[in-house]
Parts: sequence; structure tokens; C-alpha cells
Amino acid sequence: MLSKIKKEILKLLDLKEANFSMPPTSEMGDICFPTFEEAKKRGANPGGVAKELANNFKAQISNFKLIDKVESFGPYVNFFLNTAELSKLVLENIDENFGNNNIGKGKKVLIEYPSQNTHKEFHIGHFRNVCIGNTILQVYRASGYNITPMNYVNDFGRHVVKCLWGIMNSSLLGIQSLEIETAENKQKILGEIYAKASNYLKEHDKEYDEELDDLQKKLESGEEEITKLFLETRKWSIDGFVELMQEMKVEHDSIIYESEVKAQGQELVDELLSKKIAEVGEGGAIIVDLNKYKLDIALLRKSTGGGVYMTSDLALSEEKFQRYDVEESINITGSEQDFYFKQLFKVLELNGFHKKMTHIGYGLINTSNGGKMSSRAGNVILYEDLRDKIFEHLEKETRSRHEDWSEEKVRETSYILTMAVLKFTMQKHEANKVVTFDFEEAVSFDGFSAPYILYTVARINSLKRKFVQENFALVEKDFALFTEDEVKNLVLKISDFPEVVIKSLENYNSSIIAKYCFDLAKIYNDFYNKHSVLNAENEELVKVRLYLSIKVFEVLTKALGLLTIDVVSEM
RNA sequence: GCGCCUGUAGUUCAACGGAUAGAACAUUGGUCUUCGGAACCAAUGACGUGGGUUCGAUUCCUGCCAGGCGCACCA
Repeated sequence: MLSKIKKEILKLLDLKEANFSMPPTSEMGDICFPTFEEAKKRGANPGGVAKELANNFKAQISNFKLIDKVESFGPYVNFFLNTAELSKLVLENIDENFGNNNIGKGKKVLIEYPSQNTHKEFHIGHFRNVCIGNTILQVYRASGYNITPMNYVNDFGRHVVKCLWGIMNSSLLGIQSLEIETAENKQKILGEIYAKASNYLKEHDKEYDEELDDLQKKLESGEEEITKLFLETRKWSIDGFVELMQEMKVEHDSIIYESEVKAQGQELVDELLSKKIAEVGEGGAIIVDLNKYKLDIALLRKSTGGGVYMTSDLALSEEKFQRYDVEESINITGSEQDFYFKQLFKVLELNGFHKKMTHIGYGLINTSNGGKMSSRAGNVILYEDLRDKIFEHLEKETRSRHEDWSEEKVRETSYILTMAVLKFTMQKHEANKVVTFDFEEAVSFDGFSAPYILYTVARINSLKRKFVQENFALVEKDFALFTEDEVKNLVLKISDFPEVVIKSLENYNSSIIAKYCFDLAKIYNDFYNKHSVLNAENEELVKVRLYLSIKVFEVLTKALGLLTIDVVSEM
């Protein structure tokens, strides 16, 4: 959108390429051109160059309606745009494809997330993973990529053994077996059992190691009784996850279980051994010495012959590209695995596997009171608990504001708001930052929050309802009526959207979108507060302001959609 | 000890190597006989520290200090 303007300006300045930016305040202009580079080329001082360029431009300004005024400010050439012309240019180009681009046209990419473990709890750290993954997925789609979401579920390993042990020894953990059988949410209770068992085993250092080893062997060899328990509980987890994923709007095209790729991984380890890439290390484990690459030692197989995470991940990496025929694989995990993935990618590379693989690590979520979440400290925040708590809070709030609403409507609205609050909270910050989660802040509806943005959308919706007119899209709009600075700010912000999407894509950063939604809503509220839409001086002005409002509505809805956040029509 | 990440306002977070370092919360004071007050406006207040590169550094390099994470049989 603005790139059109920039091109025109460059042409008039007789320059090939340059970076534009925004002046610090709108009194200084709407877009600006810094002359540092141009001055360097010419061997002149930037201030002089700016003056010269500004003067050249002024001479031609009359045949360029978009620009009202040009001024040089020190080393900058600042342009003041014409609000009416700008509005027409920007707003008339907004359709359902606004914000999309073709960067990824014809490219196939796989995105793997959240790759949780069965038999474990689903906490808000996992939820952060889902939110980031969801947004990256949407941003890739908006950029023309053919993107395949995939989930790798780890249903194999020590965590499963610990959980099964916990079920078999539930009395030690203070859990009644009846409690397990009758539990409504079986996926959740499995997580609780795992957490309790894990703690108990940690407290009784090594005391039960043999017992666990034995259990693991039985499980791996397919012993009947334990396998039955395993399959039953695995189903509990998986069914629970399926429900959660639907609720979060994750649409996995496929799920790969670790148990599916385990054997293939063991074969790869053998292959690496025979190629002398891997070797037998201390105690008989199979390792790859990566010290040459400053990546320490990677463990591929336990001395017992059992697989570890990397055993299966080697196979999974190849499987992804074979099964889905993609050219890039993106994987999202906690940043504590950053080092691990560097090792994995290096081992794959040494084995002659040169596909593009990207790992995105996101920071932990700390709690505001006790620091790091840990099941031992008992301060793990489960996704489902938080969701219910926020819902309860919002339901109460919504009901008190709309006494005439039906229970169903209250619940529906509160539910959409709940998901919006959750998703927005998780994406306020850059992914790689460790964030501190604060419940009070999450449910506070002021400022940089989802309700603030959804409220803006609901307000515009209310305007639309009151101004019923058929074929409004076809009504002639008189953009010349747009003169206010607030309108200009709003239109400029709208015009940023395509660039915001690209920036988010390039940086795998969903927080940029969240920030954009807030900024746009804030600027709209400013406009709304100063200039009445429905009570404007004349009907023409009503129409054109309403048109602007609807465009804001459309862009906000689209941007929120990238965060997989739905809007409400009333709240 | 080594590696990666992070140090910005009282707090939580922003800022392609460029102009006066932006928001939100909190605090203080205002707007409005409300097109939906879950709104708007204003004030207060910050670049961990020492060097270096540069016309110019919060941003790049580097020393130190502080915090987080990770360093082979856990995932």
C-alpha cells in the first residue's frame, strides 16, 4: 500500500532505492526519507542533501496529489500526506486478501507443534507452544505457503513408565484407584498421577529404579498386562488432547507417535555406527562426538540398547520430509532444548541430510509468586484450570453487564473472550523471552489486552447495526471529507498491516501481530472519542466515517484471526 | 568451568545503526448531560557497567557484573 507512495517519491527524487521511516511525531511529517546514505554517496553533508532534495521535490509537488507538503528537518526529508487522497488509496484496496503476500507461493512447509507427551499434564507452557505455532501457521498461510501442521506425540519413554508405576502404586501417592476410574477428565488425572509419581520417585532417590527398569522392559517387550494398561491410558491422554487441540483451533493434518519411528531410529543409529560417524562411548552407550563443532557429545542410544529422544528424532526428521514432501520443517519447543536441536541438526548433517530445518525455542513461563513452574513445588498452572478460572471470572463480568442476555449468550460470549484472553496473554511477548505469568494481569481488561481490542470490534459492530443500509459497499464515499489527523493516523496504521505480517513471518514472531492489533484499536478509540460517526454533521460524513470504521473492523478481525482469536459482536 | 539466552520507568514489555527511547499496569490529575465508560486525555518516571567500531550505538564487537536455561544413558 504505502510502497506505492514510496515508489512514486523515489521516482520524483530521482533515486533508485532507499529506506523510509516514520518521523517521531506527526507534526514533523507522516513518512520521512533519511539522507545519510545518499549524502555519503555524494560526499556531501546530509543536511544539505536533505534541503536540496526537499527543494527539488517542492517544485514538482503540484502534480502529486498525495503529498501536501515537503520539509527538510536536518538530515531528513519529511513528507506530509494528504488525508483524503491517502484514505482513498488505502481503504479502497482493502478486501479479504488484505495483508496477504506471495512470499511463499508454491512452497511446502511443515510445522511441528506442540509435540506433547502422553501421560503428562498439559500446562500453560504447552499452551504457549500452541499459541505460537497457531500464529506462525496462519502467518505462513497468509504468505502463500502450503503449510502442514503436524504433531509428534511422545508416547514412549520413562515418563510413561513413571505414570504407569504411579497407577499401580496409587496408594503410595495418596490417590484412590476409584478416583482414577471415575474421573471425568482422565487425561488430566493422568497428568496428576505422573506429577505425583515423579515427585515421589525423586524423593525416594533411586530406591525404585530397578522396579522401573523392570516395568520398562516389560512394556518394551509387550508384556500383556502392562501393555493393556499402557494402551488404555494412552487412549485417555490422546482423547483428551484431541479435545484440547480442537478447542485451541489446532488442525493437525497428521500425528506421528514416537512408537512409530522408534525402530527406524535404531536402524539409523546402526547406520551411523557403520559409517563411523557414531561411536561407542563410556559404558557402552552410542554417541557422536561433536566437540569439534563445540557441541559436546550427543547421545544416540543408551548402554542398555534402549532408545533416547534423539534415536527417534533422527528418524522423525527424515520421515517428515518423506511423508509430506515439504522443503522446510519448523519445530517449536521450549528453549531449554535449543542446544539439543543444534546437536540433532549437526548429526543429521554429518549423515548427509541437508534439508532446511528450523527450531524455534520459546521461553519458560514463570509464576509471579514462586518463580519457575515445577510439579515439585506444586505451582504448575494447568491449561484447563486457568481456562476455567478465567471463564468463571468473565462469565460473572459479562452477566453483570448484560442482565437481559440469555444464559447461553452469556456463556458463548464469555467463552470466546476466555480463549481470546488466553491466546493474547501468551503472545504479548516475544517467543524467546522468559515471561512471568500473573493471573491478575491476565484477567485485567485494561490496556494491552484482548478485551480492549474485542471491545473496539464490538463497538464498531454496534455502529453497523444502527446504520442499516443495503449495499453499503456500493454507496459513493466522499473521501474529501477526511481532514482530521485522527483519520490520517488510523489510515496510516491500517496501511502498515501487510508489512506487519511480513515482519512476523520473517522473525517467527507472533507478538508483532498482537501489538499491531492493540495499536490499531487504540488509534481507532482515539478517533471514535473525538469524532462522532453516526452523529456527524451531515449524512455524507456519516457514510464515510462509517466506511472507515468498517475497514478498521475488517483489518482487526483479520489480524486477530492470524492469532486464531475470534471476535464477538457484543460483549 | 564451558555454551546459549536475557538485563530499558516502581512493575510487565516495545524500539530496520538515526530525530525528542515508545506502550501497558500502578500513582496523580482531568474529559464526558456516553454513536457501548470494558472509553478518552494529561502528568510523573528508564537504556546493568567499563572499553571499542561509527558522522552517529539501547541496537554491532568486547571486558566485567547480575539472572535464566543447557552441558551423554531424562524428555
